Amino acid sequence: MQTEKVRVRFAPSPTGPLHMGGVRTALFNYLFAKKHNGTFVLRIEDTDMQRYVPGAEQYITEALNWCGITPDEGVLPDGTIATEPCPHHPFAPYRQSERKDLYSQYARQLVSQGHAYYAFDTPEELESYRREAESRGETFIYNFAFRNRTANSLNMTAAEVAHRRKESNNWVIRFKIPENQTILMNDMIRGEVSVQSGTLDDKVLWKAHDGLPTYHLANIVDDCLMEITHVIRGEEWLPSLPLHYMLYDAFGWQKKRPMFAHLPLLLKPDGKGKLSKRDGDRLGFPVFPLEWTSTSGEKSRGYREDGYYPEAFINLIALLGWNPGTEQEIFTLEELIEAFSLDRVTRSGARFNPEKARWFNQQYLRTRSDTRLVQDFLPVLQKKGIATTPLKAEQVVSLIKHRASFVHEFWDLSYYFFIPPSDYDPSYYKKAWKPGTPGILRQARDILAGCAPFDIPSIDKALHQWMEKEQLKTGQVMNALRLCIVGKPQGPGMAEIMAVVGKEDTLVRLDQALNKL
RNA sequence: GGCCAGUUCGUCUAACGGUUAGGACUCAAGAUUUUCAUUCUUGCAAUAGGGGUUCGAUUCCCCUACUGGCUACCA
Repeated sequence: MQTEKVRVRFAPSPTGPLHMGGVRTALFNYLFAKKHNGTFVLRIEDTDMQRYVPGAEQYITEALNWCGITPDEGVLPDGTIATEPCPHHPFAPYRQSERKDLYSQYARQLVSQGHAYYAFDTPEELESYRREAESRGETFIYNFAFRNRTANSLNMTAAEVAHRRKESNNWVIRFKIPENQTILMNDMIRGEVSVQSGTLDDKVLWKAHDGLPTYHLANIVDDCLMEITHVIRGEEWLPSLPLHYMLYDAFGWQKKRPMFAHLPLLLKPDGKGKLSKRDGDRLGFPVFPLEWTSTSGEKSRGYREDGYYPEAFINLIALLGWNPGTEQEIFTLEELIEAFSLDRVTRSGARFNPEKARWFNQQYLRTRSDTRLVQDFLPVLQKKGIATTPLKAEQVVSLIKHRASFVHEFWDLSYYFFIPPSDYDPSYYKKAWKPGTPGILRQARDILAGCAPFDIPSIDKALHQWMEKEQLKTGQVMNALRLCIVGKPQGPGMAEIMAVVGKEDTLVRLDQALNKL
C-alpha cells in the first residue's frame, strides 16, 4: 500500500461540454481516490485561449455535481473554481490561466539547464517542411537532426538569442528530446511501454502566439506542485507519456513522478472511431451528461434531460472499461468505490451500447418508491391538462411502472386511466367483439353498477360469480370490457383498471362503446 | 505513411496454461395470463489468421491482418 496519501486530479479543458468519456475519466479518478481515502482534485486546463468556450467550466462542475462525483479540492462550495489558497484548497489557483508566471519560471529553468531551447521557426516554415517531407513519402519529425540545421538558442550566442527575442515575439520554447535513448515507462493498466526517443518531436512547451505554456508543461508542473500521486487519464495521452517522463527527469522530479494509468477510449456504437459529439444526434442518444446549447444555438441532448437517473448514468459508464470480476451489474456509488480497482480496467476500447443504457435506467426506476415516481409524473399530467388526485396518480404509477424505463414513458402507458378511448383498435375489435357481445356487456354493466365498494376484490368477485353462473369464459368478457374501457389490447388486469377509473366513468365508457360499436 | 496501444458471442465483458469458453444487453421460442407488459424457462451467438513454446493454449512468444489513438505554437 501507498505510504503517501493518494491524490488524483481530473483536469479537463473548458473547450465545450464534458462528454461521457470525460465523465468516466472523472468517475474513475473519483472512485480511486475514495477507495484509498485520498483526495480528488479538479483543475481547469485553459491554456488554449483560442478554444476557450464560455460556460464550459460551469458545465463541468454542474455535470460532476449531478453525477454525485464532486471534487474535494479545486471547487468552492458555490461551484466556482478556487482562486485563492486556503486550507481546503492549498494549491489555488486551480485554473491554469491564472498560474502563467509559475510556468514561465519553470520553462526558463529548463532552458538555462539545457533541457529546452528557444526556436524561431514560423508556422508557415514548419508547414512547408511538413509538406515537403510528405511529398517524399516521409514524416517530418522535429528532432535532433532538424534542430541541428536550423537556427535556435542551442547554436546561437546568448547575444543573438537576446536580439532575436527582442526583435519579435515569434519564438517558442521546445523540449530537447535526447537523440537516441530508449524510454521505458510503466502504465498501471498496460504494463511496460517503451519507445525510442529518436521518433519523438521536440515538443513546444511555450507558445509564441498567446504567451502561455502548452498542456505538457503546465500539466507536469501542476501535477508535481499539487502533489498528484496517480494520473488517470484517457488513452489519447499515451503517446505523450515519454515526453512527460522526460520532463520529470529534466526537472529532477523522478521521485515525485506519479503513477500513470491510461484508460481505454469510449467508441462509437456503430462504425469507427471514438465517441464524438455528433454521434448523439446521428444515432439518437445523448453523449453529454447535461443538455448543452452551443454559442451558435445548437442544442445537444443530455442524459439528465432525457430522463436518466444520475445513479443509472454513473452505473452504466462505470461498467464501460471496468468490471468487478463478479456478476454484479447494479452498483451504488458506495458499492463502486468498494469494488473499484485499476487492475480490473480493461485495455481495449469500449463501444457504447444505448440499448443497455435504457436497461440500466429501468433497473433504477424499479427501485424508486411510488411516491417518488408520482412526484415526477404529476407535472407531466398537469402539462397534459389532466386534473387528478395524488392518490389516483399513485395507483396508476404502481400499476404501470414495471412497463417503463423512464418516467416520460408513463403517459403513453397510462393515458386511458385519465381519458376515455376516442377510438377502438380495429384488430382488437375483430377479436373481442362477437355477435353476443353487446348482450354480455349490458349484463356486465348491471353487475358493475351494483358492485360496492367499487374496488379490485369486489369487482373481481362480482364479475366471476356472474360469469360462472352464466357459463361465460373469462376471455370473452374481459376482452370485450377492455375494448370498451381501454380501447386497445394493453394494460393491467381489468379489475385494476376499472377500480382506478371509478364506477361512474367505467359505466359511461361502457355506454359510449355500446353506442359506437 | 511513422510511432504507440489493442483484438473472446452483434454489444459490454468473465475465464490471470487444463471449463461442455461463463454472465449481462439485444433477439427468438416456450410457460403463465382477460390483452399488453412483467416474471420464469430455454435457445441463437465468440477466442481475427498463421506459426511457434508446452503433455495441454483464449491465456506465453513471433509474424500477418484488422481496429483505435497520436503524429499542432489543441488539450
